[in-house]
Amino acid sequence: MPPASASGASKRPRSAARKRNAADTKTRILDAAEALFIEQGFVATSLRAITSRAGVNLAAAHYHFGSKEGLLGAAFHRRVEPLNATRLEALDALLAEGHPPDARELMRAFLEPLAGVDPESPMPRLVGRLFGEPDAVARPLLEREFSEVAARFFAALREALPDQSPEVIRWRFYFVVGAMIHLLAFDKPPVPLEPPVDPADGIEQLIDFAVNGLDPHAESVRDV
Amino acid sequence: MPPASASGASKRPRSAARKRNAADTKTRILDAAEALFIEQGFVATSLRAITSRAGVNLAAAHYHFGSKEGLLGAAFHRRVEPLNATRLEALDALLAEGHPPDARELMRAFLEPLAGVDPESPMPRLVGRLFGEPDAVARPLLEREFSEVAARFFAALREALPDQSPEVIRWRFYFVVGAMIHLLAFDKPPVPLEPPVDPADGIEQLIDFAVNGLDPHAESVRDV
DNA sequence: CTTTCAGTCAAACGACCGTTTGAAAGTCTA
DNA sequence: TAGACTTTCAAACGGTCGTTTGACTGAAAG
Repeated sequence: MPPASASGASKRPRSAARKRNAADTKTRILDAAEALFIEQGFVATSLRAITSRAGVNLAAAHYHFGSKEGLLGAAFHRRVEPLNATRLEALDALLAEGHPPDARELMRAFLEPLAGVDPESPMPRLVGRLFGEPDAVARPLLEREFSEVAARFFAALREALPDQSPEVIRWRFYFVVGAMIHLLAFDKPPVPLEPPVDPADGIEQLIDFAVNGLDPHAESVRDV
Repeated sequence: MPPASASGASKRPRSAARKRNAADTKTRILDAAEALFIEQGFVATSLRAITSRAGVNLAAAHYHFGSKEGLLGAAFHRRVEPLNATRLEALDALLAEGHPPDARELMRAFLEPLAGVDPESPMPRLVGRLFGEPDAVARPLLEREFSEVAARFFAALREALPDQSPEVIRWRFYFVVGAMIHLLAFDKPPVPLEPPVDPADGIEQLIDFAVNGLDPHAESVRDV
């Protein structure tokens, strides 16, 4: 009987030597799946391509992850959990300062973790990719992984922008997310020709753009 | 011998009665393909589902469009061509006024055609959907259909915002496109919970957001 | 009427899909 | 060593895929 979809973190640590091979198999499958999902998308990627690239047997994917969707969920969760943790950590640090949060600091807490330490990290592109998948595939995952973080940042934005109506803040936060996804999903975006590609630079540009869009009359924009 | 991918507009008008049925078949295939591409995406939609919904034979899709990709190109082009025409018309009208264009008017010319006359039109969602498809499918189409319009609006934005560097304008226009795509692709976007859904309202909100993000110190924002 | 040909149709092509099976191999416990 | 597991493996399951074929239809052209 296969473990199918386990929580992943709290497995009984009965043995170390035995599990190492199995854990290695799981990791290799996740790595291959992630790379191919980013390159081709979820629907267009076959389990055979994944297991072939990982150098493991086809059935191992089902044994460890239960199904192709389970594999996507695991690959996505592996990258999103640290991202969410970093974001919420930064948000909590801002809120702990006592005074109402600043919109620019909020956007920095929300967007800067995407720049990441490793510019080769596939995490941002995996996140961006998922937003383009068919609704039946992507919707439950996005809801599960992001709803809490989105709700907390939205609440903080309402505090930071007391002069804006909640509806306007909701719209504009929604647009920021759209711009973010667009930045993450494309290496060489097709619409503006010859676009810049340095992801860290893009995040900085996006923070400026987001703050301007959210609160155009904050005169501190250029002085901070 | 099938016509495969014809230009569509300049066919020899030898007969009217005979072609009417063929044109009707093509339209029905395009309508069904469009609806299913929007619902499920390109890769996840089969030609059998399309022709079944259209009530035509499976082979008719290949006869009229050459391949599944050819069908996507035709369905996309059918919606994008009027959109591009409307956008360029509005842009030309602005440029014909003699003075340098205003950023808000440019964004209105660029975004307002998406609100459309018919709120039931599937065009915006088809455009939004294509941005999420795997690169090999979407990239050539987006390049072909949008590069000219993007270049012309970018050039006009440079005139409208002489104080901003071309790089910054390019980034911000890129973010506006991302927010636009995000708005078009989702009925009920998953990230900000309980989002507003009226598309016409969304476009107006997006224009405000875009103008703020592009040029935060334009004091005319609230007075126009 | 006969020819011509764009268009439609049922049927099949080979390939690939996600998933399942049952046996074999490996690893720890007693 | 014997037994009880977890993990791997080759092989196959039933289906669906995009595409092609060749016969057939019916209106225009001679």
